[in-house]
Amino acid sequence: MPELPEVESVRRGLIKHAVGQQIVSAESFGARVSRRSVRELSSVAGTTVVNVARRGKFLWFDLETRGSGADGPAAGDTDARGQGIGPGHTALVAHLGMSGQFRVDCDGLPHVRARLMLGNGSRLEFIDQRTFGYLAPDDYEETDDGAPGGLGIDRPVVPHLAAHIARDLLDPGLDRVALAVTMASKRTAIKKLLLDQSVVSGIGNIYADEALYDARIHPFRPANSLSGHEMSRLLSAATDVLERSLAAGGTSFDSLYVQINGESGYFERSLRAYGRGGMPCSRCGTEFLKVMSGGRSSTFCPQCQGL
DNA sequence: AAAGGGACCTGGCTGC
DNA sequence: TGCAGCCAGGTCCCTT
Repeated sequence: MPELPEVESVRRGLIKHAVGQQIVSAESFGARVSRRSVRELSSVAGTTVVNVARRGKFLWFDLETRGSGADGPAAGDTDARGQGIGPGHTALVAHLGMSGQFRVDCDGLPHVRARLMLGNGSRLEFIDQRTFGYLAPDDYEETDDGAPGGLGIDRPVVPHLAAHIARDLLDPGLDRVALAVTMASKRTAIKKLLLDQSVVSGIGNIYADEALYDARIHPFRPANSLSGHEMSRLLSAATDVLERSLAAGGTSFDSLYVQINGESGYFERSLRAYGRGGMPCSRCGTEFLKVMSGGRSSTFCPQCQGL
């Protein structure tokens, strides 16, 4: 299940493989993969990938449309709404959803939803079993803080589809003090807040449980009940678990998440709370509880993470 | 404003 | 063995 470390691993793979390449052709299979698009996927044909950027779990190809010599539509310059901040640039946004993957030159894989042919002759496919993911040509808008829109882009722009997403804990543009203040002002359960991508992005159910366990904080505590020290400890724990997972290439439970070369991350073996319901806590031996709330599970140690 | 729940989707698993 | 139903996950959207 791709969260920030998994998406960042994919981004790094895509940078190596796709930056500098022209997109010769782009096709989608079924309407669902491009349901969030403002244009047909084929409109990116003729553009060149100048970078691959990310904010939270949102990933996008930064595409140069000018001087590409393509005879296809120059998406960033000609879109119907006359958009395209940053002349000659457009974006191709990818969200991996629950099961999205990018794979290079793989034959016979099931669930191929889209295919990009690159100038170097390789075939980049978007594969998505559960179809929660999408691949969508999109326009840029200016960031409201004037800072670069995400990791891997140096202009203060962000695609519309990612504009409502907060900066993530690994983003150099993140104001951590402001984030802590915002979080401490809410009555919402702290776990729910960690999962709210408009507050802080990139954290999903797995790493939220891990961060709360590491920081010894009960997932259902109201955010405004945390002391300044606890909030700081939690954000540090969350940052740390994201960085450690990224160093391991991400967490992998099954074939649903792999890097673009098909390799799996190995952080799963380092998980200390997620998926351990009914098993003993490694700190105190108390049995982990697994509690459902809002359709999502939370696993925590009732002893170490008291209310 | 915040909270809750449903919808979306598929494959693996459980229980009858 | 076969089948029905549940479950997992991230995001969006609607209702309360």
